[in-house]
Amino acid sequence: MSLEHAMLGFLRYTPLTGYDLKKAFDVSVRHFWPADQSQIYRTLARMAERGWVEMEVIPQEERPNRKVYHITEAGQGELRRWLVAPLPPDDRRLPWLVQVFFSGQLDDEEILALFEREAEQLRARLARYTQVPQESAAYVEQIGSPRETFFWMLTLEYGVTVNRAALEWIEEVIRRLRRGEQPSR
Amino acid sequence: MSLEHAMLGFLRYTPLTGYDLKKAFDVSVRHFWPADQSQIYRTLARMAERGWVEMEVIPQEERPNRKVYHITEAGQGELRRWLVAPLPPDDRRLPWLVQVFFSGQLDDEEILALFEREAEQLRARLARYTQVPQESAAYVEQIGSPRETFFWMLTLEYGVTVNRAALEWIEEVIRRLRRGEQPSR
DNA sequence: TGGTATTATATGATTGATCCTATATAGGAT
DNA sequence: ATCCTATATAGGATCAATCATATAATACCA
Repeated sequence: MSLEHAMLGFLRYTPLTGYDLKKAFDVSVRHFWPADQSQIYRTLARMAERGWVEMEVIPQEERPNRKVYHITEAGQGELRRWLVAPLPPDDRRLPWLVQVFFSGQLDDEEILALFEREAEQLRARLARYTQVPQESAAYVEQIGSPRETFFWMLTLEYGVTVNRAALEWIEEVIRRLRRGEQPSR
Repeated sequence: MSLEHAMLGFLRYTPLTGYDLKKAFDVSVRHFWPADQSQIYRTLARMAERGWVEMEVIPQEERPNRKVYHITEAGQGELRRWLVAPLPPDDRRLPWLVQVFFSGQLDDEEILALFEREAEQLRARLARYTQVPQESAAYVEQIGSPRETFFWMLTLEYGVTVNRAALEWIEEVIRRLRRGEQPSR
């Protein structure tokens, strides 16, 4: 499971609390692996049981105590193992393609709207991606590793490349639909 | 949820049993919406409760009875509603990008292997896609609607376009890594 | 004779994820 | 005076999906 391993990945840089981890996710991997707060805490507990992380309570007086987790030897081993392991073939569920698949039942205008909506989504996503560098700048600086940063930026490049290709295809399909390429009902 | 709506989509063409539905999924939408057999049966029961489908038992002597489901008016309404409804923004979990994100911790050769593995996966997927038309030919003929077929083929085009773009990007990254573009540890 | 595939449905257990809510304090904004 | 945000953790309920397993008869192949 990638959540656990992404968490190990962050903990390898420095010990963190559940709260810190949530913030790290939200300025970085959230675009391809969002993490729910409650799930992070539950997963930390499970990882501690397995001996991948260890917890240290830092008492605070004005806030709930901080539970700082640090990665163990076993955790580092598990992270490495997973990073070099082949993944099970991606299962990509794309509800939008389900809509396209059955859209022959709709009117031509409704179909056009379906594609235009998706094009809008993709444009919005691409626009968000352009802001990622600013959003994560503080974190990038904090880690301060050009090598890490290089690979972080590759994930962004991937997102831009793939989503742009999807958008261009959709725009082309919209032109084809306008030309009336689809057989009528 | 797309499973329900994909099932309604198939039932709109013709009444089917759970077993038939599984086969329909496996020659068509499985590439972007795989369906587990046991989930199909459970979901059919739920849909019947909601009045989206109705069941008719066809007794058989040599096999378990067939439970043929047909779509109701309510089911057709629900399908239409969903087809024209905006979807919640895609949440795409890409474990492979999690690997890339943290791959700075690996050696250069290990990283290269990571990308080459993914390139292989994509090539395999693209090769599978070229066989989809043959696999689904029987089903296409059975439904016999050029309009439906047009949109079915669009989902395939999408898969080819997007995966090809991903593959080309990865191949380019491999060349960059070979040139030593990544900062060293 | 044994093994596998096909037709057909179904339940139990578990997992990963989401949503909602709760607790507690402090500071800043309206 | 009230509301929102930030810090910090955590449990309950629910959902979609997966895996394993069960039943039952037939047919085909080695």
